[in-house]
Amino acid sequence: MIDFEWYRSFISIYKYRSVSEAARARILTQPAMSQHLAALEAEIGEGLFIRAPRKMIPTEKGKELYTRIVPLIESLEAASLQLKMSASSPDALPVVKIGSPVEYFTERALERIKDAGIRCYSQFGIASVLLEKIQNDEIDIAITTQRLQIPGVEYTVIEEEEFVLTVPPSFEMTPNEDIEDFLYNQRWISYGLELPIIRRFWRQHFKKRPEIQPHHVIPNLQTVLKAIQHHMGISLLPRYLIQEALQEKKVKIELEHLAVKNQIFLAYKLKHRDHPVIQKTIRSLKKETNH
DNA sequence: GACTTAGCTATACGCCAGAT
DNA sequence: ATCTGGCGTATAGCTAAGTC
Repeated sequence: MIDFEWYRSFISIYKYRSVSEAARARILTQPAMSQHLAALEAEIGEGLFIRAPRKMIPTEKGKELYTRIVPLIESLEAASLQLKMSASSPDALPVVKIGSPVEYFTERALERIKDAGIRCYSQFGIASVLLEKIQNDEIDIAITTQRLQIPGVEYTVIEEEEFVLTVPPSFEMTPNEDIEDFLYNQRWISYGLELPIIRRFWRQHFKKRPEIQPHHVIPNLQTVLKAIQHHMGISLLPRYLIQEALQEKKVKIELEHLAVKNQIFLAYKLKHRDHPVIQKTIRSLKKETNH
């Protein structure tokens, strides 16, 4: 009797061309995958892959099986997921549970999802916590700046944000001094003790890790901006976040050519990728917004 | 070219939850 | 209480790639 799971394992092996990779993606062990495949091959009575060194090459039979069953399996999975998601409120718009850093959600994500035709149950948190919630199916999609390797979780880049040196309007650069020395002697406000972004900034431009001690640590970028306005120090902030303060001349940008880029990812379970509601949400979060 | 290392799949076997 | 299916651990066997 053919087991539905064998097909899911087969599809995974086909996509990754590797039993081990497929096992990681499905959160199973390699032997389990190997047995699923062996069982399916025995049932069909023909090899589905040629076992090449470090590679599984699909046979003609394997290719044929894949093209035939993939649409069927995916529509089955989509149907059951859809049912699960709409179970609580059959007539309402579908619900997507999104986790995000509060700043990005407020400044960027909100206006992209407003017309997406979904209901959004959101929560805020740092990358490691959100990714754990993805694993436990507590949230469907996480917006994150980190790409931690987790079995069964896929990432897609939605935006490249640019961090610029943001300072109070009265701040003055001394033109002759060495830039690194000058920056070293400033009062830095950091998002975290381990100097995220600032560390990258230093590495990128001065080829070393920063030896600075943050003057203030404030784990919220909007609050960091306020702190700069209050002359509490300087920091690196994403352009989109400081737009308004910039226009109102409450802060200014210095050394604009030294901006550092940072990628924003969407993380979601591989098995949810083909679900229409998830796809719709990903599409809207990727949409360009004009400022 | 010989040897080492690392990575891959297949197999043997034991454990455990669920079915009977 | 016993049986059974499916998973995990350990491991064998193979090969590519790196090192000398």
